[in-house]
Amino acid sequence: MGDAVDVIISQWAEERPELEDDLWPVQVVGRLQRLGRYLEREIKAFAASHGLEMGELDVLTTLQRSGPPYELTAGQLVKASMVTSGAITNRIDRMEAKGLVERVRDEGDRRTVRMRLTERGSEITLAFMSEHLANEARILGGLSRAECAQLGDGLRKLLESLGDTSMS
Amino acid sequence: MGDAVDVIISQWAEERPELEDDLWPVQVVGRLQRLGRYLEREIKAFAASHGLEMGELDVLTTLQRSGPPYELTAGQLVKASMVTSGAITNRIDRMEAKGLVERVRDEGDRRTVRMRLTERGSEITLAFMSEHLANEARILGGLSRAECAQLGDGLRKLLESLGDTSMS
DNA sequence: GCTGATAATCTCAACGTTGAAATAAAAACA
DNA sequence: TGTTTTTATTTCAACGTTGAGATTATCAGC
Repeated sequence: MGDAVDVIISQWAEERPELEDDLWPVQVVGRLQRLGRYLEREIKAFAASHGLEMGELDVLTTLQRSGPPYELTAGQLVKASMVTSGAITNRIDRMEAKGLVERVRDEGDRRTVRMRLTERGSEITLAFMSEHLANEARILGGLSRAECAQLGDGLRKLLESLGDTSMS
Repeated sequence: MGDAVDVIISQWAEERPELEDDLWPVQVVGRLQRLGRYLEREIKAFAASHGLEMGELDVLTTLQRSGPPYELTAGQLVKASMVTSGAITNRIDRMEAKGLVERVRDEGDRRTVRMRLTERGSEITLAFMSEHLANEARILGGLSRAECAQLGDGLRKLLESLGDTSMS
């Protein structure tokens, strides 16, 4: 008994008793929203301390983990990052100017553009990644490994039920 | 075995085997980020279908659940909503123009401004709330009530460990 | 009462994203 | 082959938030 969402739920139960039986989704959705904002702030600050923007970090890690030749089309990046195509174009514009990625036009299909991680982009990503993971581990410091695994299972089930497959 | 985050983790393990033992935070943090974005999109669309903006919905529900006299200071709204003071000023400006809230200068301390829910704002909020809860219940449809409770407990523990008390 | 420090809100330019329209290329069909 | 539809990316104005600074009011110590 005691995070902000518990307070929110009891406030509603007090103010509108007729809603009490319908408040149960808030314990999950409300907390997911709060955690989402908290994590965004935290990771944004961590990225900024390394001279990176959150969206850039997103693109860098997506390209790096895709493996050789470290290329993805703009469309693949859109699906992977859950933002619109305009945002991806914008990110790539900035990152190309910084020398982190380069655009490579596809020979077979000249509509598609592949975004390729540069040597420099890869170095920065790998240097960043282990610290990034350590930072995430710190954020989860209040939970045991077993609790993390259990929480992860619950979140996975919810994501799966929402149709969050890898690249649909 | 099968949401997008499972794929991300196995991609990293393949591309950078030396990171494998440090990837465990991703199963929680990665999923929280994806769910956060998913929920944001979903709730934003639902709010828009009722002529409301997400930030406005946030202010309306915060004021309503605070109970009579349905007033909070700008500072209290900042803490409750996890956005900056500029965003709150901006939201209240718009909502005041729409007649959803009204600014009331505090008599005792003339620095503070209370944001009061209008009659119209309250009506809209209450009409919206039960549908909003039904929508959240729909989003959680893939989980049983027991699973929701368990997931909620895990999320609460994480929030508490991050210091997310009601109004600190 | 002054004075300096603290607090609450507002202002505003910069930023990244959205969403719809535009462009351009490929595929499907006649 | 020519035409239509679909697909991939880019463009761009509008939008809400951020973050720092400005403003105004209160408080603490003298």
